[in-house]
Amino acid sequence: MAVDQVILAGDSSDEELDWEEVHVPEQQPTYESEEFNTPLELELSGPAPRANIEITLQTRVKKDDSKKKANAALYAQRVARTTSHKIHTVALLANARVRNKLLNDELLHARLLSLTPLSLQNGFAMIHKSRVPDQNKRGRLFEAAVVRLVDWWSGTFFSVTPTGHIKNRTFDEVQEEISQSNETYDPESDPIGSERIRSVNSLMKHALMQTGSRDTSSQLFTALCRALDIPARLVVSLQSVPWQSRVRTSAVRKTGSKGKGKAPQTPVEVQKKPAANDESEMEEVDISPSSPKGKVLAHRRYPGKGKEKAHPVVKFRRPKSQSTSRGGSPALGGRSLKSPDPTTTPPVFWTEVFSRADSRWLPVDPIRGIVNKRHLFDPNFPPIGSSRMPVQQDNRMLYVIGLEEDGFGRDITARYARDYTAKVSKVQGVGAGPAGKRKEWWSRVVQMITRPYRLQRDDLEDEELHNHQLTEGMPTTIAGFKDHPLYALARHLRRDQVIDHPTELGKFRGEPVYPRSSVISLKTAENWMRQGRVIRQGAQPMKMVKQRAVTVSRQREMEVALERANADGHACPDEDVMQGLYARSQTELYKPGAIQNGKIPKNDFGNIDLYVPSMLPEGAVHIPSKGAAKVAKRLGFDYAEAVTGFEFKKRRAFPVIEGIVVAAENENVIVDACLEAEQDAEEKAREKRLERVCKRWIRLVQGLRIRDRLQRQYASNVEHDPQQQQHWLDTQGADAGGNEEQMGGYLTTADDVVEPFHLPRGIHHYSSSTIRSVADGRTGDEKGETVHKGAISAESPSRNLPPSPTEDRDMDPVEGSFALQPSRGAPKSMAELAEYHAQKAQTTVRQDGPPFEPAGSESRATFPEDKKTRGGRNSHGSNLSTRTQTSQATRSSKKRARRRSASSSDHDVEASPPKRRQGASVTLASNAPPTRVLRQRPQKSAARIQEEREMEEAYRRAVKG
DNA sequence: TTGCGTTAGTAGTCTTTGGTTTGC
DNA sequence: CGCAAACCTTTGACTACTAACGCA
Repeated sequence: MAVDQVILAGDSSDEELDWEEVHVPEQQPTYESEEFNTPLELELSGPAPRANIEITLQTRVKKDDSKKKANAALYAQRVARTTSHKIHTVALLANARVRNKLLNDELLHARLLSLTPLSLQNGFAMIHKSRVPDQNKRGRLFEAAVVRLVDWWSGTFFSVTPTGHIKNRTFDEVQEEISQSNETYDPESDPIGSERIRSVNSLMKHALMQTGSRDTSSQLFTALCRALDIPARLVVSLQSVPWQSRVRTSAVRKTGSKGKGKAPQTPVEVQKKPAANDESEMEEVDISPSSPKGKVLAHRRYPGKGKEKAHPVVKFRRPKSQSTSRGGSPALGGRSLKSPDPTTTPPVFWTEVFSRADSRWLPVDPIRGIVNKRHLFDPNFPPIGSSRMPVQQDNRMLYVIGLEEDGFGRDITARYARDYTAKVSKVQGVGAGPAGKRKEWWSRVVQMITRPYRLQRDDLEDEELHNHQLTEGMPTTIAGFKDHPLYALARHLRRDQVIDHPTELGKFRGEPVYPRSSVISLKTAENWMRQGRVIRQGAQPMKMVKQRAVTVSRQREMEVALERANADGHACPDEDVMQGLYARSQTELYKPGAIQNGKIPKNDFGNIDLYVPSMLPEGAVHIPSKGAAKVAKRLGFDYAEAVTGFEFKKRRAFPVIEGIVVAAENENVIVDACLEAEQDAEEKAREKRLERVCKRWIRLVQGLRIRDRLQRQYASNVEHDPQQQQHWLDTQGADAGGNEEQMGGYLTTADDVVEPFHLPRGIHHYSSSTIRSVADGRTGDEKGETVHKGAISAESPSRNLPPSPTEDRDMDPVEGSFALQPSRGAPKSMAELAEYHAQKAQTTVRQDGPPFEPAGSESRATFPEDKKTRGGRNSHGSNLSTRTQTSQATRSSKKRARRRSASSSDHDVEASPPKRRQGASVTLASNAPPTRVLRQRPQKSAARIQEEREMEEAYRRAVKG
């Protein structure tokens, strides 16, 4: 029983609390479990006072976890929905564009023209400036001609089938369909039942047969208009899947039935469809004769705007039981119950013809025979004589695009959508946040189909659409007032907004409606100061709001204020600190006092606020140089650091300081001094670098000397005499491979002794070439090893890197020898590229082992290499050289591999030239891992070898002396 | 039945001037 | 000596949006 531990037993899967075993002091007080209102349970497992107790904590119901999961699932769903919406929208738009292109087909035009009565065609030809000088009259004539054409088309020529057109479906419906059609997926069967237009031939077929879906009707009509030389747009209202989870439709109701949705119905391609293959409760019986001509006769247009037009199909109601017994999906079946007549309801495709006389686009609905009545295209618009909104589930007007003959399109939703500003524009997205992103996305989509240049008619149209919005009238819902460009309600005002001069425009459900222009934004005095403005004397705040405490200091400030108020007794303990907001009209430009005697005014923090240029005091100048403060201080001038803004992190505001403010008379002196100081610093840095470089040289040469001495002294097993060695050394550069065994044995001895003299780190990047030229071949292993350590140490913070080796490059004497091999850039011509490949091939042949890239360090930096090749090499570390000793190579191969993979992931595109990277990676990128042997430099001439040898000797002498 | 208003929950924005110690 | 970096601590208010629900 004498357990010294309290075992806290919790559900191990509890994420919030991390339980551990704890030692409890002897005098553990005992608690009644009632004292805890947390779900903590104490089980007294021993005699009272000295009880060693066991505490059992019952984890709270894992609500959070499941909630989290549910939320995550919701989020995933939302993402899926929005993505589907976007993809679908774009796909539908693409589809419309393809159709639009088909409509330009000349043969189609010719066929349509041949089917059009000459009188109608002549109706358009008559309208010409020369014949009808009056512009307005021309406009009227044009419209009349269009009306005649449309009447003929909708009434006589083209018969619309009740199905086959594009319909809007909700996300759930589509999901259901997909899940059902997955089982027996047949690409040829079309679950949507839409008409198939594969090419312009299909369109021509429909034209000749004078029948098709209403979409086809509109498309063909558009083609006819173009054939008649009328600029015509194919207008499409994209019926994409809504992204909302729940669009109110009866179809959402799930009944678990596994109906198959609508049967595929392509009334033309399947010429004589069975009459009853529609799953809807309407049985459709095609009574039209099979010949198109007969059809035409059968459908005579009734007078009265085509609303109560005769129908090619007579519908009989089918008994309900039959429908369900056939397994029709109630979801879809329920929808198609009220499946609207496609010949009387607003279409998805229609036409706009351009009236040249009026410079205006006229909407034309060739299905219902409507001309120039833009309101009749919105499925939400109440039909004439009915106050009740029609229910149109399968047509949602959200994006309306007009596609012109040249393939470009314009967003003309505003022309057709009722309550565009109040509703549709909001659905399309406004402001920031998710909806803002949606808007951004949509404008990007529209941008893609927008003509790169503007026509005059575009400007006119924009103006027209804008006017439509202005004359749209007041919204009919409260939500419609939100962010409305013209109207505002007090309830939607933001914290910092106020209605300035209340001119009530009217009432909406008892709430006064104000013009949007009366809404003004306010700011706190501090925020106005940030704009370089101050509150005018005596101005009273227009609104009091609770003060925000965003920073720690602000919070403290607030607490202090609250305490003081409490102490004074004129505030309730829980009353908030209030803060006044002011309008811009209550402020004036901040004018700091002029400078006197070169003294700069400073604020409480010892600096000067300079959020905007106007805040600079008269007689002062801003020197936005970083080191200026030091200089001014040294010279003894009065100055103030200029605060131009703030950075905010960790609940704390950090002033952004940009240079200093000084009196104008001191400007020149300080600027000069600054420049001088800058130059000084530069000079110093240069000297320092020089010094560093010299030191490295000294170390290198000394190391080489020691090595040389040691080799002479101890490498008795070498057959070569020094003279031979030298010769070997010189030729080694050209002779890449071979001699491995021999050299390995030779070198190992020496390297073991020389080991402590690692080359200084930063030099390695040149070392591959430097050493090559100075002592190539002598240091087989050591070079590989050292270089690698250098490269690795670039990552390791414990090693002390010389500052930025790339900086040194230009100063480094090493550069001299480095420059012996002209650094190569990326191939600039085909010839160069060919050369590169030739060299690559050459070196690869020379190599035994895995294929190498040809490069010396330079080319490796500039020629992107194949990643696969690289990866293959990594594991063996064979990029060092074929002569690299495996033992040493493997020692660092892991690190190397890690580093390599990291760096290769940086620039993953093989075709792009490697970028210079920061810090350690620069080392790797610009100077490339050392490959000693395989370099593509030109063969050294004898003179060059001589020159290099002399240089080396010179250095040796210099070091000796 | 359906559209609207409300509400809950969440994500994102706005905010806007340390003090001290340690190491170089 | 002077400067720079690290460490400390965890917290709003408000708005916009979405989904869900209730009401008429």
